Amino acid sequence: MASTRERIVTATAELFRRNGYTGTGLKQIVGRAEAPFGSLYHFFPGGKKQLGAEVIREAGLPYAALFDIYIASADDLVAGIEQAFAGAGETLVETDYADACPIATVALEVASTDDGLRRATAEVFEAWLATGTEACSTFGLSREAARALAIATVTSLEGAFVLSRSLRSTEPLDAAGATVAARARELLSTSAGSARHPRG
Amino acid sequence: MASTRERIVTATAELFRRNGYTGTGLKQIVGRAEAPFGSLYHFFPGGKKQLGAEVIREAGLPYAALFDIYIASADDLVAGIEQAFAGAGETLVETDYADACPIATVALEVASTDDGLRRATAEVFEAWLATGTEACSTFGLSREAARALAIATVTSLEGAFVLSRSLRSTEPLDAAGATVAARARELLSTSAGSARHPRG
DNA sequence: TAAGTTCTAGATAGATCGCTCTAGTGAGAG
DNA sequence: CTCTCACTAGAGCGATCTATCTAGAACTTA
Repeated sequence: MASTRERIVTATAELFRRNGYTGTGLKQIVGRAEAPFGSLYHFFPGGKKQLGAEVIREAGLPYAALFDIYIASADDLVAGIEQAFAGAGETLVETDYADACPIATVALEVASTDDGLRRATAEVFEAWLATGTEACSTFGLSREAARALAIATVTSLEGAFVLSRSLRSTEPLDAAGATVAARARELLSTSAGSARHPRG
Repeated sequence: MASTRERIVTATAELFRRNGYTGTGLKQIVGRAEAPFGSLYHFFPGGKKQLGAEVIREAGLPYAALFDIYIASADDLVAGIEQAFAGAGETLVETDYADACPIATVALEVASTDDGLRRATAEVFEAWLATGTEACSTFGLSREAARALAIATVTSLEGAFVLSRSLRSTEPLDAAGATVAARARELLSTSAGSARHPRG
């Protein structure tokens, strides 16, 4: 069994993802984590805010690896993007439209209400964009084009999650994937650099 | 002064937009609306859920008109899309990154927790997509292409709002606008139909 | 005027919120 | 063995949550 601290973080991340920050209670967290209430304030003396900030970072940062899995290691940039959106759609359906972005709900909740938590979400998004820019720039795109495409990928995924979860349909995710793919083709065609994988 | 019911709806919409559903208390609502607590349950006997559902619809549906303003009445589809994203960015900056989508935060909060409220958000998004599809199809796009572009517009806006509010920057909104514009050009170029505005 | 309806007004209930507090447990160090 | 300290355990605090309740004001209609 994982350590108490780990169980608290994991349980909080799961509850934040589904119920958001204000929708998640501390009693609910320790209940799901099977942890004593006192342990929560032992590990997170700053209370809910400290726990929230650490969960945002610990749950969010690992998702940057998806850029490596889907984009950086793909033979074709456009195909990699399409597979990323398809994979997101599969996860969404498998979890009954519950597990999408780990921090999006919290990010919107705290954007105008708590600057400390907002900064935590901003750090995660910036980390994703940095990894995404790196992944995209290996295909011969300029730094600016790679960052633009990374932003397009993340924003389209986030927005598609909003609509797909609300409509309970992967149609928004499909349309968003096609849109980012179009942008990738456009940026590749105007790129002066050579594609990394013109032929394996 | 607006009617008590109207003041309650307006105040709730403003609070939902910034603080979300669970982050908004009924006392807070009647306080801002300058309405007696009893009136809230007089007009909304179903309590917070009924109020929430009606606010989602009443606050969300009018935004469909933005498709008419920015897209349907534009001379050029791509330019209209770019102006829509630029306008969203201006609003965001003017309101200190607070006023973005009126229902996005609530939509994510309730997607997996309350099916009645989820359906209310789904109705609003579908209404937007219907208006958006109508607006895009006047430029000679097929029904499928017009709907794909409408979805791309809404999802990109929603996702860009998430990142822009978190990062406190319009960069995501700019990149998202360029992405949807690229998709519009692609769909227009492969469209068999004739553009509505090839020349005034 | 009288009766009836709509809306205002807010006290209050019962549950839950984040958080603090004290007490106890258990493993490793000296 | 004893001391120490990290951790467990949960009762309970004041505040706030949604919701209910009664009472009265204001307006409409007979």
